[in-house]
Amino acid sequence: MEFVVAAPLEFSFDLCASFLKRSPRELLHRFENDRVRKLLHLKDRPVLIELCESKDLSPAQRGITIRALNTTINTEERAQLEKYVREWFDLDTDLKPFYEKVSADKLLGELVTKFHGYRIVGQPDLFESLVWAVLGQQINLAFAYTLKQRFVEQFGTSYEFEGQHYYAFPGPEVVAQLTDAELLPLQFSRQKSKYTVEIGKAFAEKVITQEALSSMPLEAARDTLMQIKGVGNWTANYALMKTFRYKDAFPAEDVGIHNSIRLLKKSKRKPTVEEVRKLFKKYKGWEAYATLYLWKSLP
DNA sequence: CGCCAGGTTAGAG
DNA sequence: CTCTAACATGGC
Repeated sequence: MEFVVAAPLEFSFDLCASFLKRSPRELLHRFENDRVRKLLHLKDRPVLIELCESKDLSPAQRGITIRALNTTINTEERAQLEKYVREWFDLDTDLKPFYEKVSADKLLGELVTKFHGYRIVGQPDLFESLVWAVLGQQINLAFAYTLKQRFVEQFGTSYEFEGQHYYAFPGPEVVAQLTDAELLPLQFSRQKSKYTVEIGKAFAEKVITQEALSSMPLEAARDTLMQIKGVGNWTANYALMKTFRYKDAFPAEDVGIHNSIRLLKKSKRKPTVEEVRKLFKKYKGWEAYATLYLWKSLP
């Protein structure tokens, strides 16, 4: 059972795949050759999907081929899978206006040519976005992936298929019950432990729901998220960019953005947050994508 | 060894 | 309102 999800011309499967391949410790998807496998739960039923680029079809069929490996799926589930994949790779955003806007830009002009078709690979689940952002606060990415690997192995759900284990992120009801005694041994700091559980509680008690936030403007959604202890401006904007794809979300405090600008401008020092905000005014409406391409420029 | 890392908070001035 | 220490430890 397989079908194709159409993708626009401004989409590069390879570039998005390179993002997904950036850590060997990532458990939430797995590559087999050039195919990505990911475990999903449709109405609590585990469905293992495999995606690959649809290359050798007619241009109208250009896109991503989806296959369900462990089960057959009905029409409704097929529609859900298509929706998931369209969201995951942000296929519904038209990048042409962004490319036109920055084609002659000093910082982004070359980057958007070099990485044409690169899109924000998202995290369709808001809770997962937030926890992952907290894990990445103030530490290097390699270590953040180590923490996430331990966290998912211990508290997530797993599913075995053809001798391989596939994992899904733990739900808020599980995370809300965790304690320092369980998280500190994974080398969470007390702070990360507290923030992670706070987020779990906010979602488990439905103080925050993905559905309620999905209809809000960026500022309202950001302010709602920032009421959770541990979620600051960087974390909120990161999650909103990855989950809801607000094109104007951007984590201005991000050290990756700062380093990228410093390197591209061959400057000795990193810009301040205020300087970044000023610089980003010319990307208005496309801050999330400006951020993505700056990240991509980093070594 | 030293510096930095996909930040946030509480508390002081 | 702005500034700072504390958080904690891996990676290079």
